[in-house]
Amino acid sequence: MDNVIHYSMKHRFGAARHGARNGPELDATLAGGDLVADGLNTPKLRDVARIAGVSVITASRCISNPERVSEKTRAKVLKVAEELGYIPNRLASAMVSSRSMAVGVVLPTIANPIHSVLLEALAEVLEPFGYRTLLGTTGYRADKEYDVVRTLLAHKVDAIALAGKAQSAQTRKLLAAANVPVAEMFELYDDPLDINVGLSNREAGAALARFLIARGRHRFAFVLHSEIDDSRMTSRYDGFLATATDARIEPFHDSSKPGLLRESVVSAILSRMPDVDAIVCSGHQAAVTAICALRNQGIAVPAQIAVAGFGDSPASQWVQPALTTVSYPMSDIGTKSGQLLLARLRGEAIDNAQADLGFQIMERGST
Amino acid sequence: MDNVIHYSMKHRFGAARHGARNGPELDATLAGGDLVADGLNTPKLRDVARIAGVSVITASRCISNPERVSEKTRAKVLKVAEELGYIPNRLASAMVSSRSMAVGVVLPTIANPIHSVLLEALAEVLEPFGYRTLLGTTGYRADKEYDVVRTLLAHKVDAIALAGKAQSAQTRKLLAAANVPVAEMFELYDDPLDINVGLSNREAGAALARFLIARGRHRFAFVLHSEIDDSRMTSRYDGFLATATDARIEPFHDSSKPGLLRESVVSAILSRMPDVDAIVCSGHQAAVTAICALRNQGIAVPAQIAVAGFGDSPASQWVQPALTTVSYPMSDIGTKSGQLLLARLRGEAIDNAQADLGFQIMERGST
DNA sequence: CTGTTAGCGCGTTCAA
DNA sequence: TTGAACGCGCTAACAG
Repeated sequence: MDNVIHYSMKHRFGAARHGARNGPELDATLAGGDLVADGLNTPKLRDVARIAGVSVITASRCISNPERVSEKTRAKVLKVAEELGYIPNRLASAMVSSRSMAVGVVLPTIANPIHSVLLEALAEVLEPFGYRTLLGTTGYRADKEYDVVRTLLAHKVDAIALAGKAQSAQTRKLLAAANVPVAEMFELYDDPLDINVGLSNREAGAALARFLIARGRHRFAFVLHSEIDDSRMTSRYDGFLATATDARIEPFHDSSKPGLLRESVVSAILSRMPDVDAIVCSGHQAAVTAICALRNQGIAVPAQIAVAGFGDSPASQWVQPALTTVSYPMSDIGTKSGQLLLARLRGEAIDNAQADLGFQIMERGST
Repeated sequence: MDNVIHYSMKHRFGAARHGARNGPELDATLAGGDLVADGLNTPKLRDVARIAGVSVITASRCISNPERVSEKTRAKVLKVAEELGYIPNRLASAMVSSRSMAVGVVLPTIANPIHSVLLEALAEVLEPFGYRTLLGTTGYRADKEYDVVRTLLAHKVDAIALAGKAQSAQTRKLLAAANVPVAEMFELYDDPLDINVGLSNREAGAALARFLIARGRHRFAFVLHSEIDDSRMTSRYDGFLATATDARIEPFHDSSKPGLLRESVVSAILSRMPDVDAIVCSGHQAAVTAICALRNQGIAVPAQIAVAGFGDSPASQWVQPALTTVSYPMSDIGTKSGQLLLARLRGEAIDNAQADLGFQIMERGST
């Protein structure tokens, strides 16, 4: 148990402030020549144009197509825009140009470092081209997935990237009808909707089975997470099962917060399978917590029981012994997916919409 | 060193597919009575209205203000909308109503669990009220902060929540002019822009100093991160310094990837300060890696050197010995900030725009 | 190189 | 309870 010491300053009282939006209309007459924006309204392009003495469309071009305007007017317009603190309204430009310059990203959760790495890599590729990412999280639930995709489409995203596949038929239909490029990331599928970048979790499961068997293990407890609906998890298990045919494999289901592992599951393993010589966790953080739980029970890792997991993060090296894991190239997956989506968005041909980026087994102390 | 074993399946070749957007216009005549949407164009509200035999505005009301429409027409319109797979265009509705139903969230990074927890809590409060969160990350850089806020404003977010304060005067000016509710989260400030929910990192530093001194430590190495611009970090240091006046405190600067800690910094501490009896890290993950580094060098924690950090996560319990940290109520901060922002968005009065949610010292094995 | 016209899809503001 | 007109802010398409 943690020894907790609680601190809190007294509440400080701040003045209540109101953010009144949409004050009185800007006077639309051409009367005012002032360079200062109206206090309550953000300046529009027409204000910039009026003050700079050009038409609205010319002002627009100075910002979006600078090369199609004379250097002189461009300088003048940009100066006025700067002075007014003009910020283009992306909603308006998206409406008329049918390009929102936003890409929707659907993740189960961002609490898992695997997904945050994926998102950051994807965003890094897209941002230089002016695309923003719009995040939606599903909590591993297929019904929420539908809502999230729908909402993203309502915001007129130009493309959608999903970690995992679009699970429900409903969602797949939505995406097909939406007529936007789609990238399914992380796992490889036989029937991708469009772009598909990742690796075979089934192969990963098989590889880990071979790896452990080669090290003399043959009585496996395989921990799955029962409360999440994740095909990647079951693929790993299937691959493991299909490969370790001569070994004894027992599945155990955890139902704690996704990613972690209840200590009781470890107890269940030890009592139901006293001669277990390896624990394999479908989740990464679950494997880390398994090591801690075994340590707490005084069981030698890996001497008595080996532990391995899928997915890698710095935490693998924090536990003792360090965790052997199947490491996924999440950053590369994000980058590659972003590149393929950009190609689609530019209308370029793609000769290979599916890419296998493989995986690595990081052999560490726990095996 | 890790022993790495690399696997990759052969690339599988998928057919190239094109997502052609904006095909030929929907036939605007009233001729077609078909209930099936045109293959290439997403149905608009006017399509729903036409097929249901009502005006556009009535169709609109069936979706946004169901109670202002007769039950019969509502049922009819909703049925048609469902059949067509109609998805409202949020961009259009945002334009005309000046409410985008989106809240911008500015974080240094989502790789740090502290921030992902904050985001998830915030989103959970806002979503039931129809608000989406639009994420922007700054990488702890003030110049990027300005760009991110500007972009969010360009997307007409209805409110903005920032982890930390708006650092640059430029950004603060932008936010003040934007006339939207703003929440500065995590740290408490004397001059918040508007809503401010968090705790005093200065107090947290002071409390940790008192805590360690009470346990007999008095020669401190305080690790700061030199490549990030984070006032929370320096506040902790200031508070520590101001409290441990009788102790010896030496600052050490790390320049690795934010969050982690280079092993060389630990070596530097040991050589420059051989009698050090406690290492305090401004970052959470840095403290975890410090424990690992000391372990690798065969130094007893906490017997010889104690270690403590700011910010908590499951990883604190994964290292051995478990890490003593100052734990922040990030989830509560997100929840409270969301509630206050909702009040502002509804135009309700707020009698206390600043809230101190305190912190806890989690005493574990490392001290 | 610059301007005019038209309209993106929807909700507000009126009137019926 | 329903509808007509209008405009949100901006850019595509054409004209000058």
